[in-house]
Amino acid sequence: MATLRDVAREAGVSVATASRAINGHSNVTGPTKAAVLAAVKKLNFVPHSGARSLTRRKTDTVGVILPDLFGEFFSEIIRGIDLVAHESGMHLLLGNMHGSTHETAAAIAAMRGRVDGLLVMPPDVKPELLSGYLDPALPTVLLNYDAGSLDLPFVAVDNYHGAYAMTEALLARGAKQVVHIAGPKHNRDARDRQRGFADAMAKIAQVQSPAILPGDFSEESGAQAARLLVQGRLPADAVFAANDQMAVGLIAELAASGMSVPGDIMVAGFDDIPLARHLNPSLTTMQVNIDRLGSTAMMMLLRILRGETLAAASATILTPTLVARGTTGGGAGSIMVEKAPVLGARA
Amino acid sequence: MATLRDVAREAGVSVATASRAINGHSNVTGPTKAAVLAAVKKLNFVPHSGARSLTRRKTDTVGVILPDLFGEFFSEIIRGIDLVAHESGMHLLLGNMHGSTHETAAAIAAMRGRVDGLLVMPPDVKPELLSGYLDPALPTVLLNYDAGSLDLPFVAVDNYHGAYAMTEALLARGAKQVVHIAGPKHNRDARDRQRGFADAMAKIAQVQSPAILPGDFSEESGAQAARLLVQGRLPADAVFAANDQMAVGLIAELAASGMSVPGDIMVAGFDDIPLARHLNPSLTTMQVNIDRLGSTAMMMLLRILRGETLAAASATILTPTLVARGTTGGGAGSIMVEKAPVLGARA
DNA sequence: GATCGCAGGGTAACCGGTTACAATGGCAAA
DNA sequence: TTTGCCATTGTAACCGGTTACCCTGCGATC
Repeated sequence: MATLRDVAREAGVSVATASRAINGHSNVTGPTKAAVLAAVKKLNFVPHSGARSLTRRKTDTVGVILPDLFGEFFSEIIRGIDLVAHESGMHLLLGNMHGSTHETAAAIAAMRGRVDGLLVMPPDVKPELLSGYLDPALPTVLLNYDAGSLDLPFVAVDNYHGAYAMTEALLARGAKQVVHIAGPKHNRDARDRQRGFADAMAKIAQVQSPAILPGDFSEESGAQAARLLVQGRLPADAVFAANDQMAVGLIAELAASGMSVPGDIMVAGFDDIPLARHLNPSLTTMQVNIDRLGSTAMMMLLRILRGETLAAASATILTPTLVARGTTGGGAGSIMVEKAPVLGARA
Repeated sequence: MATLRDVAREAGVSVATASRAINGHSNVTGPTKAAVLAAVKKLNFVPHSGARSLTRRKTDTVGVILPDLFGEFFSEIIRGIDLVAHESGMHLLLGNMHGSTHETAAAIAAMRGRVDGLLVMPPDVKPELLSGYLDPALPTVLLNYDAGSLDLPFVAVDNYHGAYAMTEALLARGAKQVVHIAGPKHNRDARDRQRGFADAMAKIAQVQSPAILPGDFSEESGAQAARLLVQGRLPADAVFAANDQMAVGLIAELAASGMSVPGDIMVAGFDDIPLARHLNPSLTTMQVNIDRLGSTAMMMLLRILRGETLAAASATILTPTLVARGTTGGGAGSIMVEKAPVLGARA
């Protein structure tokens, strides 16, 4: 492995000159620079990033710390981040807080000294716990999380207004009795969606205590809700599930019980997972541009790293958009073949 | 940011002793070690990884270079890798070869000096091109790719036998005229699947030139194939698509044309994407344990890094398993609610 | 012709760890 | 009491870049 000394010797110059030539400083003559670059190519020299980060006090790397994520949510976030990072010559160091608080602390600590900044998506644990682990000297942007009392910039999805809009749309479609299937109680997204639903019901339909069934974002909890509805204990002509997964489970169970969607009952979800458009009937849902969550956060971090004094606790709120499909009567009964993202190089 | 010198001063010892205490060397007395660790905690000291990698000549980081990937394939691979890496205290540096050969070279070069080893999943470009960019001194494991002439260890999916088995199953179900929808011509997975199909047809059904329609792994190309079939130009009672995406497009188009699946025609795919089990009828396909692709490769790399002289060009072949569902008459006509992975913390 | 200014380039001191080698001191053996 | 050995600890030289500072030599100026 060639070092800068090797390159300097090969080019017949000093290490200082070699370093300057390589980094494009102005005080090097054309011929000298050419000789150095020739030596670089000849020796296949690549600067040792560790040594470099020692003196320059930066690593050109940002740490990305995510909770346990599955499916496309994970890949889309990374894609969004990578897109921006790549343009700026930044590298991504991946860290996973495997649920536990202890792991979170470890993941953050492990990043110290390796990265110039951090993108952190906190799990559902009490978020204030994070403040103890985060290094105030390390620029950090929070993902999908309202920093609240923490004085940090963040990017989040406007779950509240998304849920409000969806509820409003269901009512506009003529629904009289809308039931909400909630997500996990400790989940911030879930709580915001529930609030949006409840407020819309109160303001628009003058219903002060709308029906809310418990759920945990799993298909099974959607199916359970369906069983309650089928038993007729709860009159409903529309169901707004806090996420698409539950809507999927709900619809399957309703179909198994002979109920027609949207004929007997309308259904709506949240997230617009890829499966949503392929259901039969296709699922009305709120679309969240997940990759933008990542790219926006990365852009904010870059601005901070460049020294722009991004107002502390500045935030970007991404608004989800409503996609009306079959389960609210908006689409055809057959499988809809909308334009779906191709799977790429992968078979 | 505290340095080792600070810690040493705080604990009243030399930097050597501090370093030894922190790294758990044996030749440090209990009290001394305790004093150092107390100082570490007090100063919130975290060793600078750059400085460390300078002397230790290792970074505890592995580079992961993937092509442009979408959806769960990407996340499952990373999940598999992370699982193993995490156990061994390794970090993951992400790199994306955005398609072009130039980007690939850049991605690999950027990793030099930052990582102890490399996991590379080559895109569809001529794989031998890689050999010029890879550093022979850097342990490298190839993902989902038969190293062929390159003398590198790799992990791959047995596409050939998977396709062979699927074709065999279709024939066993009574199909007489099986049509294959191929993937991109330059794609290795696609070619292997096509070979498996052709060989099975030749050996089992004594059909020497089975019908093969062109495709590119996209839904649309599946739909196009369906149109050809509906026009009746090509008699067929079963279709084996080279991937699930195409099968999805195919089924949608067949349904739109009033053809019944599996009544009029059976359909099978490959990959077992999450959508497969939710189709109506659900899709028969070959299941590939994508996360195992990642974890296996990472384990191989770790063994190499530990100095085990893994036989050069050693390989692990992962065998996909057949999942019989509705589109080959194996399941019910309604949406099947199999156990699907929960979306995790994500809404 | 002597002085000055400045551009090009060299020397060496860093950055923050690790570790070879040297030094110290305590205790047992002679 | 002296010597020797071993366990601990300290000193300083690295690892491979970057850059402050100094030196050289040139043409321009007086």
